[in-house]
Amino acid sequence: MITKPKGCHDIYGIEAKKWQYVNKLIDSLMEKYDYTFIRTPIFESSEVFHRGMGDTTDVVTKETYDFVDRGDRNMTLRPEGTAGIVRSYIENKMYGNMPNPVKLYYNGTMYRYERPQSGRDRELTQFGVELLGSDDPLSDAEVISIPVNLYKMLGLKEIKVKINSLGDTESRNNYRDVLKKYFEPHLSDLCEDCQERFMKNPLRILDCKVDKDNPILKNAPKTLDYLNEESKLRFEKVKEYLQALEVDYEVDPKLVRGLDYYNHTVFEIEAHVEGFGSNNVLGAGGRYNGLVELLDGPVTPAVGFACGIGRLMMALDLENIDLPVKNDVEVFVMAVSDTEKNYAATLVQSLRMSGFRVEMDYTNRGLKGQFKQADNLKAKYLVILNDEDLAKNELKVKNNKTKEELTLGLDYLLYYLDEVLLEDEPYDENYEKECSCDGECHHDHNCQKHHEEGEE
RNA sequence: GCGAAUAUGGUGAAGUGGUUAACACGCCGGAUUGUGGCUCCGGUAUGCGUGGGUUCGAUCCCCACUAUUCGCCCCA
Repeated sequence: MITKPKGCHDIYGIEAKKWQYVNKLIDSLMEKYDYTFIRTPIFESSEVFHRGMGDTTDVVTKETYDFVDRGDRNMTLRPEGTAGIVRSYIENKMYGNMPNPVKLYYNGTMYRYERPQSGRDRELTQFGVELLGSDDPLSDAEVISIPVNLYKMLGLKEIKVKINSLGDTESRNNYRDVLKKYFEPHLSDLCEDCQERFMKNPLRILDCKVDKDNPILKNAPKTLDYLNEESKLRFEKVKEYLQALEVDYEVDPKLVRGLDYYNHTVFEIEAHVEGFGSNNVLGAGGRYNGLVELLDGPVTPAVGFACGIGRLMMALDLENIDLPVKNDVEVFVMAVSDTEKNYAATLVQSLRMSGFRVEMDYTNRGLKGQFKQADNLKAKYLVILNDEDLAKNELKVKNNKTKEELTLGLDYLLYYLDEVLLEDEPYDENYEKECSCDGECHHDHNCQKHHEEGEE
């Protein structure tokens, strides 16, 4: 059997409906924030990511899907969204031909060659936002508020927003030196990974899991103490705006992000539901003034974030949030004989064109089988055709909940359904007709009699 | 890149070195000659991830591989 590539997933059925629901919500939310959707290629010249994300980051050095195309060009499947969008911003001269600031959002798949585990796939879907052309602290705060509001709208409760500031390039470099000097004499007391980090990215030592209780770490100098006045002021402003936007946050001086391009504001939103794996960052981002320049564009301040949809779905699942996805059918048309089926085909089509969600049988089931199928599909109304009725230009409609059935003239069906399905109430799964046993049966349906008696 | 666990039908799973691999759910059909959801009956794996080995004989023992899951690293 051919299997899917490692770390990838097939999303289908009810799961797919949930994804679609979330995607629609994202689209409508972004419309309100006046961000426009941008779709960039799923692969780019490798250079885009090498220059954009930094040659030393793990993501670029050992986690990309690289290939040489038939024209001998070095290509890379995008491991994240920002670099490609900045490339597009520059190439399309958006700084000149779109209203400033340029507000873009994306929602697509990213690729990282990693060992899969809970919350980490090789193909992942990220929704993210880039706001280019504003250095206003309000833009930082607003960008942070977007995923927070999305999560709120979906009903997530167990989330935590952490923010920090790395300061401008000057502050960041200054801090980096201070940190190196501080750690150097203690190097042998740190874990192996930290010794590695000391060379490559000393800031990351701060959020080491192994050494997190090590006093050396606890007493390490804090980013915030090394911000210059301007950066400090800026951070204060961001916090004020966050309060104005009613975003609950906590300042985490140890928060540093992995990608090279961040400066000033950085943030992470963590899931804190019981059962979430160790990769519990739902979304993260920050300011990346300087990246546009780095990719040969004009000096342009920018902020953005990205959040993993897969992780979001995990969080929704663990918080037992039921998304209001339509998982039912409004009308199931039943037909057995050839003439019935023929009429059904026409009828089903016209009902669909009128806007109803309609199903019928395609496997030559008997009437009984069709009733069963209608239940499986959670049909709200059943249209039952039979040759006798059809001869009189009539058909039967049955409310699958109350079991009331009536005979209608063929021409009246549409009006009837229009009337009756006006309120789009979802199929009630818990509704079951009272069964004829005397409370003694062991049926696993939710017999109403049993409910009333307080039984299972 | 490193470490650990797991691998039986559509699903959840039991199980044994040796005749027909439990059970439950699901699905299909029948009892009910076209109005069901209960009940009853019947059907549903050329066979226990793949390839080797041990053995008279392996799904069950050994090895390798692969896949999945979880953790480290890293990251959303």
